[in-house]
Amino acid sequence: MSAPKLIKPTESELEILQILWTRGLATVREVHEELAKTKEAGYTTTLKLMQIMNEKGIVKRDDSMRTHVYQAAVNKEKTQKHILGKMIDSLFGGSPTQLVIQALGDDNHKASREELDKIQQLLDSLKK
Amino acid sequence: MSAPKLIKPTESELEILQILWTRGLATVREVHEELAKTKEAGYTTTLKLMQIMNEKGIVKRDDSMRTHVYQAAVNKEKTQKHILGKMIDSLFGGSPTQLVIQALGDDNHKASREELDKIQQLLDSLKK
DNA sequence: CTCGTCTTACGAAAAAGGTCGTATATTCGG
DNA sequence: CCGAATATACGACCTTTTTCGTAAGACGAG
Repeated sequence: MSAPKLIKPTESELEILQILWTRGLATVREVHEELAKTKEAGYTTTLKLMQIMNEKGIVKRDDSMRTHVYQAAVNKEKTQKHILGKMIDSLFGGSPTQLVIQALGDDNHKASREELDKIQQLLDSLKK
Repeated sequence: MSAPKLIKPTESELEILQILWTRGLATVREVHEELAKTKEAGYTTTLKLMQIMNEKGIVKRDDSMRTHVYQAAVNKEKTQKHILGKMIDSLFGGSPTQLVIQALGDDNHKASREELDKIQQLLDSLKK
């Protein structure tokens, strides 16, 4: 098996993954520009981070060109679930419900009507 | 205002907070015993951790006795929300709905019927 | 070709988190 | 009063994460 190892990306790595998940393919420069919108950091810092992620197997890269092209090597949903699971255990005593309640009650991230409906659907299917 | 500083407890600190939130008051020994059930670590390690948390203001302690008595100094729900908010931004592109969906779909933490009903209630009230 | 620009590679160091050994003080049983 | 047990304080150390400075190679304009 190619061992889809359970990886625990760090905060910084998560920021980069986020960008890669959205864009699919990206160069270090592109990731860095995107990152720079929110954060203050040198170019080589981003580079190094991505090099390390490559060594860890969190991202893949095509280095056949002078300018390497990166992409995420870990599945988005799997990673989200994995981290969420940890959080449920460490912060919500193992109860996903508590987490859901807190999340829905977050005033800084209001859920729209459509989103509520989407959750309703999921809820209905779970109830059966 | 008493400045409810935005604190970001570490993993280990969260484990300890979890215990303090449940017990209310606890000594280092008690926390350590509880921790030992899951984890392998020396007593002084736990002690040190709690001392640091005290310095950071994450916990309070009564040291009028030889054996100090600790309690959480940060609100449970606030802390949960704060961390969740960060996660929503960093991992779910700002959409709490995505987080909720992933959480409810977590096979390792099945929600019971009652819990689903509870979520339903919350959902109903949000819909209005 | 030559110079500035861009890119990767590397190494070092700062920062953060966690782990313990050891010292010292207090308490208590005998 | 003495010694074992138990508590806190403190400091050292190790690992992981993050940040950069610097070097060296490739490219393109002129």
